Amino acid sequence: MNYSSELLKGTLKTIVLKLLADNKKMYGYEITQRVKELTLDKIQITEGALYPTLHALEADGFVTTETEFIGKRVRKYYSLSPTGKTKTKEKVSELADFMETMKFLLGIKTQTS
Amino acid sequence: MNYSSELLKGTLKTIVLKLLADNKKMYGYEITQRVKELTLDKIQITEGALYPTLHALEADGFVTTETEFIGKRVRKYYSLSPTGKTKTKEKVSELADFMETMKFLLGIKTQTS
DNA sequence: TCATATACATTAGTTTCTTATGTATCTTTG
DNA sequence: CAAAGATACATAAGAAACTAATGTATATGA
Repeated sequence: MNYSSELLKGTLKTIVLKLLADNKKMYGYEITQRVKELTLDKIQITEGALYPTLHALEADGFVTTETEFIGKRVRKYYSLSPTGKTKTKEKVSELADFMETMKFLLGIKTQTS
Repeated sequence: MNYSSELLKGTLKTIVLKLLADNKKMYGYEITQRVKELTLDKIQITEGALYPTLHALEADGFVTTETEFIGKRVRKYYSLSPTGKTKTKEKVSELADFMETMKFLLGIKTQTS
């Protein structure tokens, strides 16, 4: 099972920022694999969605990049900037709040984890 | 405060279906007001989003309509069809599952490098 | 009476995806 | 050792699902 695609819309940026907050630096492909693992294949980030998002985060100054070579193959690492860290907290708490509102609206019982 | 607009994307259909499941029949404008009330203005459904959604639900056979006149002004009530009721349960539980996954994903804490 | 609320609807434009394609390197396996 | 699959970047065309604006019309309260 994986979710109908429209649900993911709007959450991708938040997911990426949060992963970077937890891991200091990650590269694009790693992010797709990490999300796949962590969600047991329920959420699969496509490259066509991820790379433009990473570029946008960089353009907005929320992440910085450094390039590394693994043999002859390039790998581009992304790290949060100070404003990126602030932005992450904002986005995560906004999403948390939104989910609480949705749970209330839909009468959903929260799982006790 | 209200949420950045991209968060709502993909949840509107589910919200509408759930309200109809709880209220037997509702009309469009009533739905926008109910959501506004229930969420303390945090979620405001625009008419440009709602009406096309209602029309799509009708075209898919998930809702039926009946028109009523209040004075000279028309009011179009929407009710769930049997398949609409099934669809509602599916959409609500999918969203609930998705939110649990997101909660886990955003609460994770891996070791820092 | 006139601004605001109620109630429907459509359209142009934007954002944010998906799907497809492209390039190149590295690794595993029959 | 060739070929398939995995790793790793990227872009582009098109679709989906909104927002914001606009339109029409009736009802109501200050």
